[in-house]
Amino acid sequence: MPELPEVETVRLDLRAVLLGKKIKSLFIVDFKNIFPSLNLFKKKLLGKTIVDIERKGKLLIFKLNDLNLLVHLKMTGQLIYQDIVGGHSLSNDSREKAVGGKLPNRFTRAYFVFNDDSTLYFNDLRKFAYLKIVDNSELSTLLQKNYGLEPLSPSFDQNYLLNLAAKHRINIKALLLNQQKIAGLGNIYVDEALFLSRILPFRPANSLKKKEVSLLFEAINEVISKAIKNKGTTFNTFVDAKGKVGNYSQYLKVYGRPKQACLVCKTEIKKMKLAGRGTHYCPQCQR
DNA sequence: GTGTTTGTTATCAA
DNA sequence: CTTGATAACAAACA
Repeated sequence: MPELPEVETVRLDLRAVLLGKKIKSLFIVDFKNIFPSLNLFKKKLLGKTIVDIERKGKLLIFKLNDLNLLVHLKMTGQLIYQDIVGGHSLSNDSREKAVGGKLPNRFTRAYFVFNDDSTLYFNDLRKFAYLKIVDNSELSTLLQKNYGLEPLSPSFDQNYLLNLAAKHRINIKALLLNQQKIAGLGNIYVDEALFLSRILPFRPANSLKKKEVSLLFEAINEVISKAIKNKGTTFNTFVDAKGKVGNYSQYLKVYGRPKQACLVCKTEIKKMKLAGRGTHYCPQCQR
């Protein structure tokens, strides 16, 4: 599940290898979430050069001079770059796993071949991801409308979080997951940040004391920056642009540890459904 | 066959 | 209009 740190990992990896490269050809395999139509998509992209790669929250933005290729990986999307072309024949091996192995594999939905024959594979086990081309004005409208502040940006400060929390009675977890308020947090890092700040995920946001919001702010920054340093968390299918797993999993305190002993107080970690998501917390440490 | 997984949006209720 | 709550989507796996 790529959240901000995972998408940032992919962005940095791809930025190091793709800038200045021209799209020579592209292939779409059994994938519908492409905008505009498949024909227009190809027509607009062929021959274009990757000028830069940006990110907003969990959205990747490939800058191609006058237009932008947006890639949202959703839950199981991957972008994997290879210098050497894999032959472009889809593997029929149904045992091929979503992580590791040869490319393309049975989850490869599209691939881009560049002028030097290097290739970018887009894999997506569950086909939730999307590829979309927009011009600059569409992009700014879309970013304005759907994305709030980046956790590590200067404008995201304690005051912003304090005001935000005070305005909503929704549970704090759901608020943190709202991309229009804060862009980039997902299920894993919200559970982790709430554990670090010792706040129960189902607390109404406006019930948090100033001190708690302050701790939460610090926890968000710590979790996100440390996860970026570790190239993200691989729980199921996430890999970086080189096909490698992330290393943050070893630091997870509550996510994926239901019924196990809390690493701080040995109390059993609880799991519940909140905001429609699996939610992990320590009933002793978090209040 | 069933439940579980989550990012995002649509939809509905208040 | 705003806010919040929930279902739906998709596909694979245990």
